[in-house]
Amino acid sequence: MPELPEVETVRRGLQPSMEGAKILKAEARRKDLRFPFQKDFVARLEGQTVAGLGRRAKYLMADLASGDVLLMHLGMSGSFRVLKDDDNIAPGHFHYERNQDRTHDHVIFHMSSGAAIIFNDPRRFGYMKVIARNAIEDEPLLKGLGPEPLGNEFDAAMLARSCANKKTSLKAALLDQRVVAGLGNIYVCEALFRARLSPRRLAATLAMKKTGEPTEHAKRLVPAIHDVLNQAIQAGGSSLRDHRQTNGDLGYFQHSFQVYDREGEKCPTPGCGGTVKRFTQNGRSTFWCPKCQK
DNA sequence: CCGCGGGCCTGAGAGC
DNA sequence: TGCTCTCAGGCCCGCG
Repeated sequence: MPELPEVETVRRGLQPSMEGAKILKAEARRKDLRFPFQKDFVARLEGQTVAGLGRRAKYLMADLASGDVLLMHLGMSGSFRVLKDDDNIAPGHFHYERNQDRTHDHVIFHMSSGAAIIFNDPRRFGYMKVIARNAIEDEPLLKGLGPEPLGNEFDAAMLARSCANKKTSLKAALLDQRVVAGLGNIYVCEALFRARLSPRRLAATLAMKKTGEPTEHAKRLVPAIHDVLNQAIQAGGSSLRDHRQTNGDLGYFQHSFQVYDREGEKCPTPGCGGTVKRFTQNGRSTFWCPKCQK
């Protein structure tokens, strides 16, 4: 599911009930998600105050008073729900939301703020891991992540440089978290459309040959990425299947998709007259307008 | 080192 | 109704 805008939406939703609150009880309701939970997973969380909740790429990172950091990844179908009144969901009593299937509620944090924070993930591609903050540089999950697309260091020059020697398509390069960290299939398609760049174009064409300076294309792509991510965050992310804000509301950026999931529709560019097409690149669907994306 | 395809899971929807 | 097939916001791993 979630790309940067969805993860950021979740972070903002969790923040009020997590930051400054203590984890009174942590429940891991099965032995694994994508990976087995660490043996001391629960022990390292219970009793800890959450000093801050941050985000790096598609990871949520809760800073604990102990000096540990809780890393959380939503995979494809992970979501968090905040229930304000913990009384209804005392351990062993799963009647807290009538008529809802709680089969995939895998982790629950009972917070001193009175909130219960529930992680639900049907496909279990998500995962959680507690690491020491002072070892964060060595964490394999985070090592090699490229720049934050909304951060200062991500600009046309940097994008051009990291694409310069790539042998792959621009679409695949933007999905590569080492190039830029946080984009996924939706926002790559949308950003390429907005920049009028073909997903099939070689990534290396974003840099001038020899000098490696950014082309006009690279200069167009960076603001396109900024815009689509910022607008999606504003809209609470995109809800296609699983994504929900932490209060249960849907995100609504899916209504603003120009090409993603719009195969066969008319290209939204005024005067273009093209049709949105779909094809497969590296095993993922690409949506684009061949007429105005070059 | 790099790029690609397979695999990890469940569930929704289409077609028969 | 139900079966089978495809597809889905991600990413690790092993292969060539």
